[in-house]
Amino acid sequence: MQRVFEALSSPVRRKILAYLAHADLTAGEIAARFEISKPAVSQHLSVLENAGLVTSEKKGQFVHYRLVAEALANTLNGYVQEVCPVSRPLKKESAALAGKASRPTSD
Amino acid sequence: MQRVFEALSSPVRRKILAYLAHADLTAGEIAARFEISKPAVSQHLSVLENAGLVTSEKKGQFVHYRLVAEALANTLNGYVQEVCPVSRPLKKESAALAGKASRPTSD
DNA sequence: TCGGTATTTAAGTAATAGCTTACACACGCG
DNA sequence: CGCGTGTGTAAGCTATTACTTAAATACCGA
Repeated sequence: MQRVFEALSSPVRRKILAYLAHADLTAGEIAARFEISKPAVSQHLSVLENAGLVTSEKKGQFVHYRLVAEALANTLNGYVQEVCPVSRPLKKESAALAGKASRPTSD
Repeated sequence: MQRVFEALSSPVRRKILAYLAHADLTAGEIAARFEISKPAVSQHLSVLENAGLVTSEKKGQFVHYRLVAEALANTLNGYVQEVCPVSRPLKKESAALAGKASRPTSD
């Protein structure tokens, strides 16, 4: 959970997730969408992967990155339910959606 | 939105929110729950307040802090819906819950 | 095998975040 | 008024983060 929130604190990383929400992309395709250097993007991708928000698969020379939407939804929804009494009514639905995704670890 | 995620990236600040989820507390009561100095806690509270996640009200010498649950739920639910196709079915319910809370600004 | 492309690792630097102590301010009460 | 308490501000230190360039690794195709 710490790693997830840490990962989400960067605008660049949130933008990467937004791109991956539409389609899987290679490291190079992602880097091309930013003005910063490729190694910088690669480091951001590592942070996202360590947080469990994306996964990577090497295909030949290319590394394809994919969003792990369940991890994101599970962690954020879980946190909101934990802190906000207001959202408790949604608990059941959200849990159902989280489905087979792994539970977020405690702080 | 940036400020919200930035605020949530700190374990101390998330813990503060957790305390405030149960009851309103004064700055001193919050500080007493941590081992760090009072000024440090005060700075964390400023970050949370700037993010719109808490509000403060001065009563005599004391400053009472209160969680703004709608802001937290609204921002996080909104972000999840934006990035995770999986959670789109919940959109309507979440929007209803968000209710009168202000919309999160774009990145 | 050689050369080019895709990606990551390494090393170094600059900006930022979080902490501490010391101080300042505001309030309530004797 | 003057003192103690609650809180926030200021200044300074340290550690971490985000970036850069240069180099290493891995793969494909001629």
